[in-house]
Amino acid sequence: MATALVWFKRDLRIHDHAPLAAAAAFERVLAVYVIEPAWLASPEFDPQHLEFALGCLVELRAGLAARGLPLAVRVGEVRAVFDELQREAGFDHLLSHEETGPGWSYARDRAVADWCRARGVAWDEFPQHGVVRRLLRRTGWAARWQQRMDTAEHPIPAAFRGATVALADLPTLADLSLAPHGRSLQPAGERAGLAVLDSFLAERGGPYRRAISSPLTAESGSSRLSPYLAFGALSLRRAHQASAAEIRCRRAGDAADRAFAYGLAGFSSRLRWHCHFMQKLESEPEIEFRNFSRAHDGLREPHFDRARFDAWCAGQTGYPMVDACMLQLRATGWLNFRMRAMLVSFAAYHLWLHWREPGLFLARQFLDFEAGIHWSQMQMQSGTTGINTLRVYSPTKQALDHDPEGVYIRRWIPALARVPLGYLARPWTMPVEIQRAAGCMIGRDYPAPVVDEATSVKAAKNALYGLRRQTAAREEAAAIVDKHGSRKSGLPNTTPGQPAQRTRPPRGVDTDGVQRELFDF
DNA sequence: TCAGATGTTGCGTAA
DNA sequence: CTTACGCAACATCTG
Repeated sequence: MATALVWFKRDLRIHDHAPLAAAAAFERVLAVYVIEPAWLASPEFDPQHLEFALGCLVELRAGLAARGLPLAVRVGEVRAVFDELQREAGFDHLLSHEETGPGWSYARDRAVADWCRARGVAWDEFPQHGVVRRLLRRTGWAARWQQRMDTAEHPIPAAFRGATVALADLPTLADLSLAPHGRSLQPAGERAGLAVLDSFLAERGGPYRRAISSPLTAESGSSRLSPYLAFGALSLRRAHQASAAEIRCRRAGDAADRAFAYGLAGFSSRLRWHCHFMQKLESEPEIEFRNFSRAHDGLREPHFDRARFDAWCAGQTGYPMVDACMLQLRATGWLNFRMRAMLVSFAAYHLWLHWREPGLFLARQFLDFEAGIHWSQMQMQSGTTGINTLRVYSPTKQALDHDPEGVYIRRWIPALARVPLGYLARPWTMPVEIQRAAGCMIGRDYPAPVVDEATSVKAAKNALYGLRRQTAAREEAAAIVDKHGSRKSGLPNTTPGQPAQRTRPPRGVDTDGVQRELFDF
């Protein structure tokens, strides 16, 4: 008798779920979600992640039960849990989505593959999102993404012949000896995800392009779908197709509708970037640990300054915009994209910290942590891809541009509540009398800046651009040797090489003549 | 009233 | 979708 186990991972939904749709064809079906000790122990894990997952699981379990499918939620190493389930119900097929996750999940998947081979279980993995497994070249990737996203959703089976398995209550954080995380999170679950999508497409999405920049307007003006996409409570295809449909509809409308469609189109293109970055980790899993550009190895590592790192984590750098952003993130598990980039830029350039530890810290703070996006972004914003231009954010400029009234800074840093607006971006420039009048003595009520903005940025740029010049020179030298070396094989090269030709491709076009897109590297 | 000085804005580009 | 700078075009001020 053919029995399938549907293994839920980062796909906590019923709609557009390939393994679930495939399971409908089996004579008996069971389903499981495994709370893995390796996840809980991983350095990017935070209890908020489990809380959100549990919230999704409550709803998922009810929805599956209504279709006759029991969802077991077990704590343990995956292979041990599978052994249990084999004893309890027996299964010969394992159905799951492909996962592009951190190293521990990659290692676990390989262990599961071994387990399946040893037990004679057939493991069918289905792609999720637009990430392509065993991709050799990026050529044609965008077209494949588009094609996948435009394919019809997998249908939701009406009923299953569910196997009988023991169903315990879902564990709580306390059951797993996890401390409460103290954040106020977005509501978990598939229904919540679909409702957020709906409110964005119907009401909030119009000003998207302008609204995402400021942390004030982004709170409601960005999609807020990231946690649902990260935990799979919302299918990326659903988000893509629903926004495409809304855009088509609004484009046929009046000027206000067309303006709204313009905003939604800005959002829609970002769904592709979501997969674009995940694809990097899928194709090159080492980028979680190592620099994209190995020429950057050792540049920052020996200088890691623990005190600076701690000040950054605590929101105590003395730069109000940086600190306010960190405090919002720590309180809510969310921050808009631009301000995330600013936090990373500050750690990477101003504080000259290697990206790995700040990346782990941020992974724990982001409710929507998605490994592929995360590590690609950490490296890009730190300048270790070696290709894209350095994006060094000025926290004082960002404060002036995106919080001109000081509302955001004062909201998140009570110590600065009475600092006059003119000093809010740079409170250390306040004369002592004004500090006294504002009830904010620098160094006592609010920290003095950990580093000087101008000198630290200059040093960082010098180091990175200096390295690039060297690297470029080395590569050019190597290319010249490669090209001309054979004619002189066996003889020492005594004549100096030609000076390197510096030909610059037209702006926005790389050497292959391919348009370089936003964020591309 | 005007010429020249000074200021503002917007764009292109280098790093 | 970074910042800083230079430049040009245009605006405003001033003697």
